[in-house]
Amino acid sequence: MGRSPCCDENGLKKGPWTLEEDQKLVKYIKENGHGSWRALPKLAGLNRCGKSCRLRWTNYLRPDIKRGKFSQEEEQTILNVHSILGNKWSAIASHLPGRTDNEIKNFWNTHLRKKLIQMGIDPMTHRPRIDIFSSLPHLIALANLKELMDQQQPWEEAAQRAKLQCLQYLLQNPPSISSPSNNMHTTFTDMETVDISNSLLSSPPQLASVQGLDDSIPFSRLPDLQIPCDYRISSSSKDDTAQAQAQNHAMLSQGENTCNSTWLPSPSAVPSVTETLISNLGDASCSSDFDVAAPSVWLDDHQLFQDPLFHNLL
DNA sequence: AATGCTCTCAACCGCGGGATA
DNA sequence: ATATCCCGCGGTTGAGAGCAT
Repeated sequence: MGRSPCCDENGLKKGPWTLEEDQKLVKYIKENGHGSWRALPKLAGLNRCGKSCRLRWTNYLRPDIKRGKFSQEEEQTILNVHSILGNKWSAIASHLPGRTDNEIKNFWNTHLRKKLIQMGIDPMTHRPRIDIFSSLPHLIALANLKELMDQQQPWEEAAQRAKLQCLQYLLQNPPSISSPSNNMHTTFTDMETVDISNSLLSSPPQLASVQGLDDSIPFSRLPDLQIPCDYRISSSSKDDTAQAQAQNHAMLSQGENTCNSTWLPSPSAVPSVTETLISNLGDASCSSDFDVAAPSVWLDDHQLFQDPLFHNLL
């Protein structure tokens, strides 16, 4: 494969453009079009390589470039398209007239990416993260919950309701699971998670005192638990990300908003919780291998409460 | 006021791929 | 079929602005 000679080898200028250079470039392109970028610098009287000229024009001097802050709509468009395409900046830019791929890339890296991380969302997969830091608030809530449970009085129907809501919370807010490569955190986190999760399954919680639990959801709606069998949340490799994005794409095309899905923690990390739930909540075929796109599981109230195994779970 | 740190974003770099000789 | 040219893309860098101490 041939390669264009590097600017350095020809003694061409690099670095920031001067006003004079900008004017020369704009004048030439307005009069002649850019034509061959390789030939342009010489014709325009610029001591730059064609690549540098092209970049300067497309990212800065082009007359149709829209400058200024990104609007809410633009931000939303970037998020939506990125969740489908990933870091395909030029493709994303085609959805935002007047914005360049470089500008969008910068905006993503400096603003949106951080914003998603702060929200506990993996910026590559657009799914909830399950590393220790993003899930810390949930762990703390669960730890408080366990403490409260130790003081619990004998419980009846109300307690059952509370427990169901707690399970719902667990399912919607997966406990922290670090990646295998992050061994320093993995041991403590997983053990702690299993411990807390198991506790929840063996004694009733007192939800009124626990922050973060959604008490507004009626007890009867609990069976609306949706359980996609994709356990990988944060990506540890490029392939993971690509596959998750492909899956996101597929789900989006089916009209599903993956960000609102309910995710289970990895069965290998929290076996007692997930295995019990899976075995009790129907025929979901679960796998730690996320390329298995199993159908979601929907159970109605009757089905759930007729199931003696689910009562055992309580 | 001086210094150090963080953030932003224009610009560069290396690579892949299509077109062409 | 192969080599070369050229373009465009995504990742990365670094200068400078802004902010904190």
